[in-house]
Amino acid sequence: MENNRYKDIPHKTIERLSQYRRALHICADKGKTNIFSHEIASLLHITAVQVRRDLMLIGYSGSLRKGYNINDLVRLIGDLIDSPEGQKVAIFGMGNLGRAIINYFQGKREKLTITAGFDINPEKTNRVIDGIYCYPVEKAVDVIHKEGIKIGILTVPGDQADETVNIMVDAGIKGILNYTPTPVEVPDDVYLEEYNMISSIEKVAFYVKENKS
Amino acid sequence: MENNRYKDIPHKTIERLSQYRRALHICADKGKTNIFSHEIASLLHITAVQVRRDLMLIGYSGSLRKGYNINDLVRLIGDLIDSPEGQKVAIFGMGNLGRAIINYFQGKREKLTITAGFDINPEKTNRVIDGIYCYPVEKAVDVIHKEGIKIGILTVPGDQADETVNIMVDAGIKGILNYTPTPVEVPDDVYLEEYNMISSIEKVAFYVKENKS
DNA sequence: CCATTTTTGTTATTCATTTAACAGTGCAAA
DNA sequence: TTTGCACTGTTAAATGAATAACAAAAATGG
Repeated sequence: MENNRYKDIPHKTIERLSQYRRALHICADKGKTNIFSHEIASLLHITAVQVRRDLMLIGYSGSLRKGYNINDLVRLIGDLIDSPEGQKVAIFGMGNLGRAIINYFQGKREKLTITAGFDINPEKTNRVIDGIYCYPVEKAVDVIHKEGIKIGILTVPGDQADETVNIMVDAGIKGILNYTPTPVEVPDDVYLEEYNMISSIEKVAFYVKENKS
Repeated sequence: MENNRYKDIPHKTIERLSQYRRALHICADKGKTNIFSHEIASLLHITAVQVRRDLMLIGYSGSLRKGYNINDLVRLIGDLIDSPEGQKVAIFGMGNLGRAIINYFQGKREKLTITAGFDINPEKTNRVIDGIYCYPVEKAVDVIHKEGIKIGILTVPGDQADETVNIMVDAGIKGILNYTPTPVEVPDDVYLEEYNMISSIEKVAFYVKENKS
């Protein structure tokens, strides 16, 4: 019945596929045409079994003697994780973090483009920052509707997280990546991914401390 | 034999404890003295069972009728995840991302301070940026040794990740948080946490696309 | 032509984490 | 008193993810 045959692929596999693709692009640029599972594994510092298992899940078969064809694999990963018509992304909060993401990301992915930025600071709004036009948040609903943006990245200060998420949801955003230290809530039909940078630092600090003893 | 009684606490619990503490601080500032597991849960948008289970793991008992004492709990979490003598952190790469982390983080944690920044860009080095002194990377080994820095955050461009990690490890860094799109390798005695922002965005995009159909 | 090597694809197992189930406790109201 | 309620703390089950184990295939070298 369901035609979304990929629903049961583990979240972690999806993340790794994105990383495989990046590594494969680099290999292809070097003129490589084929690659073994253990080569991919060593690029990402994971195990070859995990690579093969991930590729099994997406139904790609390599050649027994030559490994995987890089171009085919890149294409297949694209078929799986990209949307053929492309997807637009908006950044909420054009501070350092928002701009860092723009610089890391923009232009690297054919099917995923950062299309708009939003901020409340009048010094930032109504002009282009790092190649992205920055609107005042009041325009968010309009712009997001008109552009058909479905993905939003939240990089505002923690105390503005909740109100900004409400705006995003109202405007029709269906996937949010929250980099704010404040956990937020969204309706069931909105996919939410939270990443708390402060917790990550504290976690590293904890394991450093523990190893020492 | 082992006196590190906390070695078997799940990684995910450590992350949440850091988040509990943040939420508890906010509650304490509002004058609250006690809190129930379901209140903490709703602040973080998780379940009350999970909160109770985490607190059980660190051996804290609340009162049946009044819930948990906020001050006691904050103190206990601190005893667990903080290092009593404090820990110093260095940022490698003082671009937008490095500065975003400084601004999110600095001054928020008593026992964890960002002490130095490093960069290769001469326009950034040998001066204070966002309150942190930025050294040229050549000075890294010296400074890290002298300051006793054990934790490093990697925010350089992807193509400089490997060489920078080597410098960090040589200098004596024992915990690395890698925000670069490039996976890196470290010796066994160095704790490594990788976070790939690009994968996260692609993951959100994937689940948005899938939900649509 | 057969044994050896190398690699893939898949199933089984183990490990980690979350969720569920429920016993125990103390207060409050009848 | 005692019944009900709203909690906590803990054990048990379910889910999710990584790792291990191994069969099958194809090239290579004797």
